[in-house]
Amino acid sequence: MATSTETPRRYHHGDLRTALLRRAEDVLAEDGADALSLRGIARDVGVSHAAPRRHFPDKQALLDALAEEGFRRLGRALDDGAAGGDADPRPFVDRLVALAEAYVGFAVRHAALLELMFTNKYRPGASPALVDAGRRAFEAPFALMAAGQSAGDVVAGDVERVTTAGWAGVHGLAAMVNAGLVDVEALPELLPEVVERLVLGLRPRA
Amino acid sequence: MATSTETPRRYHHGDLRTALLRRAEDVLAEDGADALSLRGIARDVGVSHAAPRRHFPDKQALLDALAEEGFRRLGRALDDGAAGGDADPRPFVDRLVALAEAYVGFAVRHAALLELMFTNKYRPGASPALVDAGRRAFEAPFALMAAGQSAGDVVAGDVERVTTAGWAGVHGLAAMVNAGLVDVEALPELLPEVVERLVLGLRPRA
DNA sequence: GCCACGATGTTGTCGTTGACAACTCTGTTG
DNA sequence: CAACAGAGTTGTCAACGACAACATCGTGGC
Repeated sequence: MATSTETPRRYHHGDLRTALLRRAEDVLAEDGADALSLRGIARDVGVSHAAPRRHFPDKQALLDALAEEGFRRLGRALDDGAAGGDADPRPFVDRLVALAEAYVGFAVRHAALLELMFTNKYRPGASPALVDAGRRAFEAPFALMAAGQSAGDVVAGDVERVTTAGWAGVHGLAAMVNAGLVDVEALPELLPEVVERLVLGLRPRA
Repeated sequence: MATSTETPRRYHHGDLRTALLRRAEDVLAEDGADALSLRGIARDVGVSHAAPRRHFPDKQALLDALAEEGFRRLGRALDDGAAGGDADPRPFVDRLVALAEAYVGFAVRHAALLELMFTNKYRPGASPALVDAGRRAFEAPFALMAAGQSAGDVVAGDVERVTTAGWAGVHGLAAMVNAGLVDVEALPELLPEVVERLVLGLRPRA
């Protein structure tokens, strides 16, 4: 498995760092974080057990790199879900549903990765790059909520607090799915309901 | 650390299983799940490295036992938060706030344990006892939501679905706190807001 | 042209861990 | 009081992460 394109084994791999990350991500997705060993992915990639050390000083560094890449991809997924940004013509609810779908979809497709992302981002001593990637990933939800406030769809107040209060439902749904508390099959029905009730709750008092 | 009450070392420990669980829980709370090793807790408890095997066939069995005990305690915490059950005289919102506080409080006090609980409960092949403990733990939220429906505070419909949609916000808030996305300091202000908006969202259409 | 040096991989080793086997201690039961 | 079963012990193995010392490659300065 994951035998790299069988170039006849040059001494220098060419792009070992990337190959390691790719294989690590596969292992993560297939067998979970506990099954991820540096020696294992080194074997899979066809390289000696100490080779990864040149690219990742320790295992944590590789996990951080995985998490950082994950946040960048999550950010792109959310940006795509947000589509046109403030110019998006759809009504607020639909835009939030799209964003929530993007988020929960990512969570379902990359369950183990998402867990790793969150357990490593705010670990004391996380690299600035990782923390920054995590911050950027969530720009779309904040922007959408701010737009919702401007348009009068969302109660006024500190954007950070309102977004957090609102996003908790989406994050919670994703977490519950990944924990097995919610069946993936139920999502198409449940997600719009969660978002709808969320929007009702966020509406300014009439 | 955790030198058991210095009985002069009998050959038979007396209640090794309990001692191991206690020490394991301390390690979990202090240093996280990754720092938890069977040999380590055996050392701490003053017993040989293979002794735990008599009580837990493998590491997973100990983790399962920890999770199961955690669910029982979470269940008690939620039951306490729900107080009088259907006879509780407080208005629906206040009862839900109390329940949410109990949940988030547990999550904050036992962050690592809660994570372990969720990552182990629905793992394929989890013991029936563990799954059952997990199910029982959440009886109070379901009961409260059902009561809310009877009283007309909550929109009608499948209790399971409505509860899930509603509880997602609470679970998400807890998850965000444990992930570091939300500062614990902000909770006293944020939690009632989340619950309030949740209740607004769950109200039957007027 | 070439060679010296730095980047990249390799082999070898250490301490720790989880799992397992074989042995020993102990107190209860018949 | 002897046998037995439950509870703990020592010993061992393979895998892992970390580290050190060594090997190989390719590129830039001369």
